[in-house]
Amino acid sequence: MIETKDKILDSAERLFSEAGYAATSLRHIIAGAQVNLAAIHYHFGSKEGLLDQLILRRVDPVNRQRIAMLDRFEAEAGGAPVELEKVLEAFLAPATEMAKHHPEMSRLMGRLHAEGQVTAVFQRHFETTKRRFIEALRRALPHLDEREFLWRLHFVIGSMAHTLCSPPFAAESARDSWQVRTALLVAFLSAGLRAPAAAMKEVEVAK
Amino acid sequence: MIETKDKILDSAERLFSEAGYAATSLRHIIAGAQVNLAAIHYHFGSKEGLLDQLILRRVDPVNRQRIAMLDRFEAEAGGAPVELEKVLEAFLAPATEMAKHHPEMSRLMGRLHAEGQVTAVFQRHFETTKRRFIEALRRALPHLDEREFLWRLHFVIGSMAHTLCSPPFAAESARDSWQVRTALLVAFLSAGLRAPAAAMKEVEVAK
DNA sequence: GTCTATACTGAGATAGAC
DNA sequence: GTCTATCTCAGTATAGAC
Repeated sequence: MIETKDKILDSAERLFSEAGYAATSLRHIIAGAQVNLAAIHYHFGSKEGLLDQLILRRVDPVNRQRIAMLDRFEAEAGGAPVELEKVLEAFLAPATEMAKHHPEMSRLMGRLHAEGQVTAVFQRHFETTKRRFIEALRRALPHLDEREFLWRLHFVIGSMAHTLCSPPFAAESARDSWQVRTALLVAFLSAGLRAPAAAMKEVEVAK
Repeated sequence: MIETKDKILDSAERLFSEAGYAATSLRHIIAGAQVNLAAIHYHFGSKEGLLDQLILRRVDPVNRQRIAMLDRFEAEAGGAPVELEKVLEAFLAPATEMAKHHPEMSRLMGRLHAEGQVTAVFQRHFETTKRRFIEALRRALPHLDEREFLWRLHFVIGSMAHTLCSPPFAAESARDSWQVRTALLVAFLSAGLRAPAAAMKEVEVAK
């Protein structure tokens, strides 16, 4: 049956998001999907292959929206650099939109990120998005030299991943909507990115 | 023998940092330590108990240094709030110092963070440090209401964890010393934290 | 092409002898 | 304290039924 594949995906998505990737056995998944154990390996090759397709069907639409939004902003700017806040919003808004409509998937992404199961598949399908947004940010931040720019990018990624994937620091923050979170994050990140270059001439190499 | 425990800890630290927590079996560890499999369960109770003590012997000294440094800054300020940059430095400097002298441990912390194996033991031994630094930051940032303050804290934690635990975004950044990374991170975070309050009156609740 | 039944290897954990 | 033997359960591989 063609629906065997979907039954497996649905069961896996639910169980992974509830208990985490490592803690969910393939035998749990087949019990929920009412299929045979070997069907997973037939359709997906391995547990990791199953996870791969699970992530893909949620992440790909988000990345397409991100690029479409950036395309639109760049068209509006007509050759000039897109404003920093808009670049950040183009990256964050599609993700928060997904988080709003698929909260269980947001939880899953958080768990996967926490379990380090996300990097491999991300590397494979994130390249275009990554390149486009780095270019846009670079144009929006001409006051930084390349070294400082790359580090600030690193800092930004940390904040974004933590905000999109981890439960809020304080319990009361959980009541704030994704729109609010995004607005507060954009305010924070844009101020950090716009800060004057630290301009350290030091070229010391880590021992 | 009393040294059985240490042999296990040393072997585990090396293997965990090389291959990760999940990918390292207890049988790998005992092969490296030249001890019996059951000795791990006798001394540590479980694989997670072993990890717990492994983290502890590295994290506790860092947290003690952090608090000592904050104590010193607060004494110098004599009742006034400690300057934001100094609070951030008191938190980051001991960790980067550890990273400088125990790069393999830094790699291990990164792997553990990526594998989500770090939260449980951290919750248990991080309380005092957390409380002290939140208080100091709150006093350094009187312009933020509680809600925005908590979110910015969340953003800061994401950047810090990512910077301390993940390999740099760009290959060439790996050559920058821990002092440079810390200075750049402090500049970025303090600018973000000092940004005017976004002051959103919206009280929408996430659906 | 799809799916099932079953077996294989290696994991963490444990009981009890020494 | 330490070690042997064993248990249960994981992910994986394969042979063969439809």
